[in-house]
Amino acid sequence: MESVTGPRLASGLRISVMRLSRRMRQAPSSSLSPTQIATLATLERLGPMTLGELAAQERVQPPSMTRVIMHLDDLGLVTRSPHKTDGRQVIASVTPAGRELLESDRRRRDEWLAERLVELEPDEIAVLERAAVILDKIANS
Amino acid sequence: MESVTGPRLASGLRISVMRLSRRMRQAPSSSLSPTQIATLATLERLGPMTLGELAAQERVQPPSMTRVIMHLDDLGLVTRSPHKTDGRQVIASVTPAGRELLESDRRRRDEWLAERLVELEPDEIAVLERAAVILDKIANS
DNA sequence: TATTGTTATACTCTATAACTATA
DNA sequence: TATAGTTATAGAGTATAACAATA
Repeated sequence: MESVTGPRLASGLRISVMRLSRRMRQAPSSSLSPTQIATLATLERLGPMTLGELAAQERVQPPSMTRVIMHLDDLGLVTRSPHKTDGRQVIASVTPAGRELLESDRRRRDEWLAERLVELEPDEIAVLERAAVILDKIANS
Repeated sequence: MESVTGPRLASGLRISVMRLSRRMRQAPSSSLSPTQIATLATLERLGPMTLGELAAQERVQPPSMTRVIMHLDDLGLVTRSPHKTDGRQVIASVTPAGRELLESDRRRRDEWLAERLVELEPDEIAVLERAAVILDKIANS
């Protein structure tokens, strides 16, 4: 059984999750790109770090991170400061404005999804309540 | 209840879905872009349809779908055929090569997820089976 | 010499606007 | 006139290669 059910579910679930995530990313939010938002969120979550570390975290190449940070800096969402001992390195940090943007962005995305959830039947809600926990378990495994 | 449960589920579900999708995107796959793969999968799942219908399904603009289908056609993964009664419309269909690619692609990309699914209890699998359908419904709403 | 980050350049993906063919 | 699809063109995002500054 597992040899049949496992792969089929994996395929269907993967497509559904990817499709929904694509849709949620399209939902009205800030005007930042996924990488820009993710970079900002990573900086908030893990604290100030060098551009090289950030690039590795977000799995983009260094030149791409240079541009992302340049853009976020232009918008006042991050600051760039020199490394204390190594003059080659640059440390990026989230500004208060950056934190505010992250917060309001999260609020808006939640609203978009919440609007759709109220259209569902109670038993569908129950399924998603349980699914959210399971998906999280999978993502963290 | 709904006024509390709705938003909480929205937030939890959004985070879980986005986190899982980020993990899955890092898995190795074919050289097709997300939209190209999704389009091919949609054609296989729903059967032959016009480019306009496909564009609506994948939520891209018609010119983008024209290019996606042109590319898939060049690769021999889909065919384009004239509509029986309406000379303006074009019907796209998956070729056997397209099905093969989907199959091998899924096999590779689903490995990561499938490995984690077999760790789950049968009732958790059942929840995800249902959740996949509901997530899809939300994504298409 | 090696490393960190930047600049120059090109490619992919997607969009809007203008166009062609058909209804 | 309206609709389906295509072509022309532009913009965003990311990559590789070459370069500058520092270790």
